[in-house]
Amino acid sequence: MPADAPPASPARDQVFRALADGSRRALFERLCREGELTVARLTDGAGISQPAVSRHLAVLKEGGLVEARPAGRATFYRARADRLAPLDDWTREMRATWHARLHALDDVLRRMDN
Amino acid sequence: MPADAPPASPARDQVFRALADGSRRALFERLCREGELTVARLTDGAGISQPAVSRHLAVLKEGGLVEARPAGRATFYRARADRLAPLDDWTREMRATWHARLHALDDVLRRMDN
DNA sequence: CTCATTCATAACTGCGTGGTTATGAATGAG
DNA sequence: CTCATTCATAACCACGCAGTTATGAATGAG
Repeated sequence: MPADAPPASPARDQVFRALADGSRRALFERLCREGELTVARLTDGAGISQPAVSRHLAVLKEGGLVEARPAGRATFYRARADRLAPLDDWTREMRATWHARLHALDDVLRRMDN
Repeated sequence: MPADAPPASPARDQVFRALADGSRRALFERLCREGELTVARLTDGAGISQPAVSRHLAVLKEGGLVEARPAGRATFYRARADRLAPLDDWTREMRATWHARLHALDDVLRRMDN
């Protein structure tokens, strides 16, 4: 019998969704590499407008992947790479069940009768 | 100086995109747990129409996360959980640079002058 | 006080995409 | 041979979303 399916947590959904976009991943990468950066600084490197950057950062923040630190008229953003855990957990679980299945007996039996 | 940004491989893009959708992840999960399944079988469990399932499987296949094995009028799909590697690689790299940054001296200096 | 800078939000646009139904090709069953 | 099943594809629709420009609030500089 197959194990229960995982609850499909909304937290995981948000993380996957946040990282689905390349521009968002690029922003996250820069924050991981260069530490805290203001929106203006991030906008310089990215090839998109400042409002686009702001909205991407908002999505990342909703996913918990980024934190904002307002300082005067500037706002510094920093990455929270530790919040990538849901992603790791999911892949680990997928690989685990998949690998278990590869060695399972009934899988062999299932293959035998096409 | 910051390390070079990764090349943003299209392969990684496809994997992230494929897993961005919840229905797609659910299909992949079932294939990991239950092994090879036909489209009809997959359609039963999912809450969506058969064409929708077929197209999701096509996206997963483009990302290399799934393989098709035609058998008569049926087509069996199986997961390739090992193809989740690009995802792991990326998260590992992000965490690595992020963690390195947390311990870097100039990060501390940067924080000192807001 | 005045002006420039920084950022977020609103309003809009175009496109990608996830869903549907309809259809047809391929194939096994009877 | 005929009919049912399985699947993929086409055509269509609605919505979400990534991008833009415009705008305004907040704040530091002079």
